[in-house]
Amino acid sequence: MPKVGMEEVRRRQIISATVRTIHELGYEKVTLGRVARTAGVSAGLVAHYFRDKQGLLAATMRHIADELRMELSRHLATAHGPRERLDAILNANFAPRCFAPEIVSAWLAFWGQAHSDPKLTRMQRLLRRRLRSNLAHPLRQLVPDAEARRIATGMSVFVDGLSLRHALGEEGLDRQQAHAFARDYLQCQLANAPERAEEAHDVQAA
Amino acid sequence: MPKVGMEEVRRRQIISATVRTIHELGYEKVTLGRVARTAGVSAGLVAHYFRDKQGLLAATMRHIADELRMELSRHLATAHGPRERLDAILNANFAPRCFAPEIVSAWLAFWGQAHSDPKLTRMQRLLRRRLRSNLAHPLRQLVPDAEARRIATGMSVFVDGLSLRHALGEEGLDRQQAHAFARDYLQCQLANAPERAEEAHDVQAA
Amino acid sequence: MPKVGMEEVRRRQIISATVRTIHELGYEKVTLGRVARTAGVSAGLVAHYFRDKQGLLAATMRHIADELRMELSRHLATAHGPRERLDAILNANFAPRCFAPEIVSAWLAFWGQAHSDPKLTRMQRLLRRRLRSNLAHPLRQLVPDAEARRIATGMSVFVDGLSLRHALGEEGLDRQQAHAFARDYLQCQLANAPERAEEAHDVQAA
Amino acid sequence: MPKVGMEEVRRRQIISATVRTIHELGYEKVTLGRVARTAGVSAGLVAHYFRDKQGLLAATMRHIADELRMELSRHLATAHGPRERLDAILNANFAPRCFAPEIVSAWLAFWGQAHSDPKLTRMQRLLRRRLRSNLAHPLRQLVPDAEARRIATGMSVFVDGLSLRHALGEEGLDRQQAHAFARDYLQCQLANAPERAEEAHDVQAA
DNA sequence: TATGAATGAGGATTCATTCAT
DNA sequence: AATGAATGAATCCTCATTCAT
Repeated sequence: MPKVGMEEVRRRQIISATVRTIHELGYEKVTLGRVARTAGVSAGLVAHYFRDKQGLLAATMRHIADELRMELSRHLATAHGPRERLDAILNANFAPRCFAPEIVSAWLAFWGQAHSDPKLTRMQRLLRRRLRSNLAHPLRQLVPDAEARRIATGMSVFVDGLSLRHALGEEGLDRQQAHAFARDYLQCQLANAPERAEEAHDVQAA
Repeated sequence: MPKVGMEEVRRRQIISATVRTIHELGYEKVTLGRVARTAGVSAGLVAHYFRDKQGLLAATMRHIADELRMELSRHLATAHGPRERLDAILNANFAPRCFAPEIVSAWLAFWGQAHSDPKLTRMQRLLRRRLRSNLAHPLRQLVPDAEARRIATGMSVFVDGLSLRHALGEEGLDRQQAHAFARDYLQCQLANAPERAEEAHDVQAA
Repeated sequence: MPKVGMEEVRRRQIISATVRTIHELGYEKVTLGRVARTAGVSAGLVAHYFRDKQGLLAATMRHIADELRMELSRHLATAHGPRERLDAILNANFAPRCFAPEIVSAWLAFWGQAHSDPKLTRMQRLLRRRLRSNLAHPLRQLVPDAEARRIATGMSVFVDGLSLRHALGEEGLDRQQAHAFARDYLQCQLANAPERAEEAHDVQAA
Repeated sequence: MPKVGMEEVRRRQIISATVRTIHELGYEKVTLGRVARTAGVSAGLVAHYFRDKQGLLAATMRHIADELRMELSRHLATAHGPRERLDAILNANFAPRCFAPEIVSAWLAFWGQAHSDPKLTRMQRLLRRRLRSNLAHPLRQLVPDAEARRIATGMSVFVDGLSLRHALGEEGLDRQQAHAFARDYLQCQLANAPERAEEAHDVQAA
């Protein structure tokens, strides 16, 4: 069976098995052996490709983070104007591939591990920053800067809250409902925020 | 030197050590031995009082849930009218004793374990329901039922999101700022919600 | 079975088993499991008392070093004059308890590990220094300082060489023969060395 | 690109890497993987050429034994008379190529393994015998047979002791100093030994 | 000739748990 | 009430080894 170029295939296989294992048994029950069995390979192979349990988990987190980033690019590609961009960001975060039960379970698990693992901490901080700044940018075209920052933070917190509840299997919070809640938050905040200051007016007036 | 009535003291001691251990090392690193050392007792004693690792963790979760409930009673005791009740609920959830870093770390940890442990699942579902119903009740006096339910859910999701971020040590989200975000959410939602329908008013007026 | 105060007993038991295991199977085959089985305890207990494989090995080396030191004290206690002291040192190093096959096997094993383990390196350097200085002291009363140092070094090297060969099971080098070789080395070196310079004689004569 | 005649090149490469690895990490840390990486080839290749870890180690030991033998031939080629032959033997044993730190480290490592591996035991016994007999032969021309045997054994033990200490990195025992110690041993023993029978009689008769 | 994929066994280590005192 | 001794299971990880290409 040893074919050349299996590495990428195996990595995918094993990472996918890891996500499934986290979802089904919970983070603490994730062992190299179980992941290997789920992936249909030997335990040694997992260590061979990821060196470490930590390495495996880090790679897994990186993978789902990458998926999110790619989804985001895809959605942003066709978005024009601030409102469309904001919607695109939400669409990406609540896309089936990113908001799937398995995936949010994994997020939850990784959140719980952030304290112990500095590498995880760093990755997560980065992701949060990126989401916030992605949101803040179009928001600044609609409302004053301070408001934009505040709303961006609130949005990203709310999105995580929705993920958390989804991961916990809350009834009445399936993907679409969660998405609606997020949209509503944005809508509500924009409705209550003061409009953007003068120059914007001038431009529009011109 | 077998002293009588040590049981309660010991339990408190050990639970407190558990919370600290979760906060400092993360859930997966919690072992009976470490908890025991932190509490200054022998490992055997922990088993003696809590039978089990699961038992210890369950008791710990029950403990912080109880603290929250007591805090809530205290705050609700002096609240009059729907707005005051809503504020009281938020005040309880963001009280220093309930929103402390150690405590939110523990919540996060328990969320992560909910999948594996049905007992935890049940306790958490109960807590969420209680918070939502606590919120829904006064809300119903201010806005139509459907809106009240929606806002209650959104609020409780948002509160969890804020806890999560606080546990992750997000800068710019200390206790007071988190509290402010939650208040703002409520404010914003109420401002945008339709008022409670007329007939109701009429009925009350009558 | 859990009696209080077993610690010392167990440590001895396990260390003795370690020495035997090294002798019978060689250093590389020493595993906690094998040592435990030989000692008649569980593998976990070994870890419990010595924390580590390294810890076990270090403790073992310390043990046999201590034995040597005690043997030396015993022999030196009744020795008067430089020649008697020199003989006492050799008698200690070739005493049945210190030059037993098991023990020299262990020495050989530890020599081989010195490179990898700084702690071992340090202990061994200390032991060598002590032997050399123990020898140099009485030698200085018999021959000039430079000679004394040289002979002390040569002796200690030769003793190690004899241990090495004994450990390798060389025929014609049992304990007594090895001892005789060492005595001969000393004798031969002293016979060929210049006597201690005159003034000393004068002083003593005076 | 299967080139012909690579075999010898590869074997040398790999054996050299093995010696270096033993020296740097210690015998127990020698793994096929590490040796392969040091040699700049794949792990599989090592197995291919040496079949086995044991095989690799045996080949390595054979290699350094061969080097010593060749060095010895070279030095003996130009030696005339017993004293010159004795010096030549020492010169060979302390030649830079044979007494290098890497090499003596390897000797030490192999000594430690002799117990476990009968093949190693046999090879080492052979080497010791050869050295002793090489020494005994010229010695017999200088001193009575019993003395010759004794001195030959003592010399070979002393040489090993010096190697051991050199491998342990003893300060004040570099190659030249070790060599001097060995020469001194020989000198000292010869000075104290009775002369060889026949002529000795004549001398005494005179 | 040479590689890289893959396995499986073995060993260190950690822990929950039990039990006698 | 409390301890400390002791076990055994579980898990991570490392490696020698084999095999297809």
